[in-house]
Amino acid sequence: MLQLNHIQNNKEEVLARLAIKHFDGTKIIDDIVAHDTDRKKTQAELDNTLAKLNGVSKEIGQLMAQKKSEEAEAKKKETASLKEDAKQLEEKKAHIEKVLHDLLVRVPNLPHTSVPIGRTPEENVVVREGGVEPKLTVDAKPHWELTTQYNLISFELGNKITGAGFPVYMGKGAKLQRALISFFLDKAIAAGFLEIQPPLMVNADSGYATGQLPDKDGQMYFVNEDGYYLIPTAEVPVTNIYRDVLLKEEELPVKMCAYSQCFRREAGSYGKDVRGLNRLHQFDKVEIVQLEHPDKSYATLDAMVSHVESLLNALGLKYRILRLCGGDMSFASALTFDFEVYSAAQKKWLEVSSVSNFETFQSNRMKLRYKDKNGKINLAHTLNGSALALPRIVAALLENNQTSEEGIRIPDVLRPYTGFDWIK
RNA sequence: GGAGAGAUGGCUGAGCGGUCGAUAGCGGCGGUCUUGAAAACCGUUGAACAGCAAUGUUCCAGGGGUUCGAAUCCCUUUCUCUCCGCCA
Repeated sequence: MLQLNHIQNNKEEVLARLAIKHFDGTKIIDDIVAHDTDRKKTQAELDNTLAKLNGVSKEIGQLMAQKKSEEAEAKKKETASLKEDAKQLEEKKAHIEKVLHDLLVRVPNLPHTSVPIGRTPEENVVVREGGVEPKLTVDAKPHWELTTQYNLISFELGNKITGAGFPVYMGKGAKLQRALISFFLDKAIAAGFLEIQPPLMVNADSGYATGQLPDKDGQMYFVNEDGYYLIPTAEVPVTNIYRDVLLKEEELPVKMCAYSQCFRREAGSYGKDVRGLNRLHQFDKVEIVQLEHPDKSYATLDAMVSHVESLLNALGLKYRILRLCGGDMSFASALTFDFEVYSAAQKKWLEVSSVSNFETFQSNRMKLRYKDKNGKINLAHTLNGSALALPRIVAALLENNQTSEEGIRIPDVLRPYTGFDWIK
């Protein structure tokens, strides 16, 4: 959520920046400014009315203490119209605030100045590439054939038990999942992140705080009975640990990591893009989250990118890092780097991580603040990134490490976790 | 699930219809003293909104009500604790 003062003072700049995200804010920003002005005016009127009311009440109290009950009774009559005024102003203010909030919550975050102009994923800018493309034999198979051949994952069983996009992992397939989760968590912990095991369902307040609501309402699974949402990412519960928290400056940065299952409805997708592990409704992910001082958040973003990069290097995957263009960025992000790994058998890039700085967009929604050395209270910056999402990593590992004779090779760094070197 | 008790500032804990945004202790910050530190002593110390400021308004778990006036009374929701029951 953008800060009202910033919108009021920098209207033209806000509109220009929103345009980079291909969001036409002309009408909504005007609306917001008008409502905010109205809000202030109404608040002032209400304050004045209440001040008068408080004054009279105090006088009555003093008169009572002096046993001048007749005068006190006379004063009581004065309050009637003031109370009526206050009530109406109260209602007016509540209404304006609700409208204002509903407007504000629909405006995306402003993109950072370094965000490339562009509308589609093709216009994202490649920052750098790493790793080596494997040389596969001509009979190399896509992962959805390998998972069947080696009995690692059953998409059919998941379909039977639940529906499409809910695979069943078995044997070495299941063990590989656990190995990757442990490996990613251990790396994050070694990098100073505190491990968190969060709830997998959150309430609406949490959804609003990190920006999934109202923007992504309908993309999340919703539990009617209790009004809970299944989390689309651990970012939501983990960041919300600090909702309504006032930190001391020296407590920053706060570094947390979490493994969780993630649930996404992703309605409307189809075709070979969603084949096999390419897109699922339930998947595993290790997420890293940081709360940071505004002066340091972009350096921290770089450090998080480096962390993710080190994971891909350790796994020996060919990857590239993209700076997302305005049109491809998420609602809440100010700057996002995506990581893609190259799937040699599918001959395509698969997104495996998204690392973002949200600046004050989330912290403003969730009142996450810190008190600086001078006692001034400021909003903290929030950042997060996948480190990493499992399914496409598994897809790339299976495809890129397959051999015709010996089976599928497990990367060295995972072997202590899997307990086996090959899938045969 | 049954019975009872409770929720107050960073923490502990008073206040139970009027001048209470709230006594006190601890903690924090500043100072005196000290070569330095501790102790002692003095001062200071919640948040939001509007305003250049003075100041005003709001907040004593959340929501609603009674009253001229609510931290204090009533209703309600949530949560916590104690005892009993059940349970991976």
